[in-house]
Amino acid sequence: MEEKLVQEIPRKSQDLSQWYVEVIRRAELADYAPMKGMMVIRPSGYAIWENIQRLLDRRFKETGHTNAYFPLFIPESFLKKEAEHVEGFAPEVAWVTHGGQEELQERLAVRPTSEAIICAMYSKWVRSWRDLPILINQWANVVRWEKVTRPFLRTTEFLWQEGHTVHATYEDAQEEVLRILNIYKEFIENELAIKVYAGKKSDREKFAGALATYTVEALMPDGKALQAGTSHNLGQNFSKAFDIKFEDRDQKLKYAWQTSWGVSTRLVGATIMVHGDDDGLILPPHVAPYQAVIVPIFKVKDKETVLSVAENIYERLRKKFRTVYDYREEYTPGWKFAEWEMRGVPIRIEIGPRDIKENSLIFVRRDTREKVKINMDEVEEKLEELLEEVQKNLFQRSEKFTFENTRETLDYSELKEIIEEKRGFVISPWCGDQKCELKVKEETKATIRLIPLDEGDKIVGKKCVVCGKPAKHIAYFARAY
RNA sequence: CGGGGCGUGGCUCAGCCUGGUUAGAGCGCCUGCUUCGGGAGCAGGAGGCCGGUGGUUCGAAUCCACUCGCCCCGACCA
Repeated sequence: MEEKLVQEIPRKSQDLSQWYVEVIRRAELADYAPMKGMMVIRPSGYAIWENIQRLLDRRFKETGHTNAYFPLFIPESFLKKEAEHVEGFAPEVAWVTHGGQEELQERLAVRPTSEAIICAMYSKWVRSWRDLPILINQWANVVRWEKVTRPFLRTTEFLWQEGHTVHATYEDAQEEVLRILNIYKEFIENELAIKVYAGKKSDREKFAGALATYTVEALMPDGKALQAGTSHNLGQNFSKAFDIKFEDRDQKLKYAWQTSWGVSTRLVGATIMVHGDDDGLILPPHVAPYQAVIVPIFKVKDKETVLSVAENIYERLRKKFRTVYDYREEYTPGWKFAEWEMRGVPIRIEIGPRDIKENSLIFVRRDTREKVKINMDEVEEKLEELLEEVQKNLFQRSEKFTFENTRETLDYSELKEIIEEKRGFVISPWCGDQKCELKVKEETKATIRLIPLDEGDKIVGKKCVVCGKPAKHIAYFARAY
């Protein structure tokens, strides 16, 4: 049996990227569309995204945000208003030049992000300090003509949420940026069970047109970092470009302060990559399309009994959990075990004649494969408990891996050696000069993923790992996706 | 966008170098019967203009050119 599985899915430890694309196809999360770089998100993959949406949206609403929807197309002139912004996105914008047979007098960009169109609207909506803050989020698709694509991690079109807020002061905007950053971190850790580091981007890595970009970064099993979400303080760059002004309490006209922030279907990719194993997906219970699968086991003579008990359990569980009941008779239990494991269902519930005799059933965890006998009267409570345990265990694994692959050094040759041989994050002091940042990139392919927010006195007396001048920051270096 | 690899039933691949009548295998799929506590067995069956276009040739999956797509490695990004 072991042999057979290996034939079907490449080992994760051996070839992560092959494993990744193969598991996505076999678990039917996504399929390649006939256009380059585009994919179809199939029901199993979309269900994960829907759970992400639901759990995140709840957090946005709790912090006062509301959803809205802005147009897919952005007139070229709008996109050009903020200089850095256009420059940053120019290479990857898809253009609409015709409507039917007629050539448009002005090209329309298919949104790569919506700052331009949203800010254009905000300039009409903002007049007084009483109009602020504006706290709007939109769930949308965006298009970026990427050269290299990978399912979920980087596709030409992807789904995301983008928050766009307007505030009266820098402080309010900054508070919002950090509030969202914390929501992202908490969400990814608690719901996706992925350890992330939160921090600030270096100027080189920040969003085109932003004052500052904040990020959450996760570590993938191959030791490469993945940017999991970003929160930007746009300052007044866009309000000046789009003329978003308000009259303040002091009766003076002021440019507004803005933020924008987003996470995308890339999170689905991260979840797949971080938790899976050689036998397929392992999905965190909070976002798994199915949290439990019921597999009845019977010989011909006990068929009736087993099926009726199993169905009864299913009816009970489905009220509270995302449950699937696999009553198919054309597959053997063993086949089903392997199949649902590959699809990453966190808990399998086996119900057979032996269990029924004892008024019990068997729970099997996907993450540890541990089997537990459960009294049938307490299935709901036990399932709830076990799902939480799996959820917690997955996070602990991710956290352990991330910590084990986060190393500090003051020595540049050691930094290079770690990046080359062990990968992961390397924490080192940095003088803040782009030259040093670039040198590291050229020599190691590692970039500054983030600068932690609580540097405090950690840099006191430290010298830049590259040039030896006094350090201004602590930087997390890593190769990245 | 540069370098490398690969496109043959749903999947994994053989055949191609050295063109030649009906293009193969395993798995999967369909039907039937027997099975069922870790990917069951037997019997029968369906399914492929060999990624596309053009060329060479009496004849192309096979040779040539172009093109499209996918994967990997590098320069840019949620």
